[in-house]
Amino acid sequence: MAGRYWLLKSDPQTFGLEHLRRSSRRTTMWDGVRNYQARNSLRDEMRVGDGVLFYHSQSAPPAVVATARVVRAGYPDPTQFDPRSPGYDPKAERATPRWYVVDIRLEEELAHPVTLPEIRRRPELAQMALIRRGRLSVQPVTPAEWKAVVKLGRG
DNA sequence: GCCAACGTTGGC
DNA sequence: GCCAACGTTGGC
Repeated sequence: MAGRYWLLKSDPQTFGLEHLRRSSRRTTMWDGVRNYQARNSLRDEMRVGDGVLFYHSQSAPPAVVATARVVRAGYPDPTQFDPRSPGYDPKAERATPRWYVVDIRLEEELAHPVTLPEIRRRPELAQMALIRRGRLSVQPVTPAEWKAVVKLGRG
């Protein structure tokens, strides 16, 4: 089956492209997601090899800045069990983890970040979950949307 | 910093 | 199960 595509949002002040670039093997554990719909995607749907659009939220302007690859499929988010972590969830049990992560590896930094205003403006992108669904930090992307965003980003 | 949209919590 | 109160996300 063909790989699927996703968009992952991140506030660059917390973890942005620069952090990902500097990470060992340019790979990071995508932790801290605390929304059930996003959790379900991480746990049940994302597969090794899936494409990821890396999106900077809370920036001016918000934009897709890079592509990445899923290199490890869903596994329990260790931060939910760590009382010292901001991701700590006292209701999470090890036998029945509540929150999940995947690992992603940076693939291509886009020469021309694809901004939110541009995505809104393009008819072929205006139906993206990013526009329609508002806040959701892990969301599906169609193959056509992926292709169009990457093409714009390469300039 | 403001605030709209949305998700979660908890009283009933 | 409903829904008001509350907290968070995220664009501007």
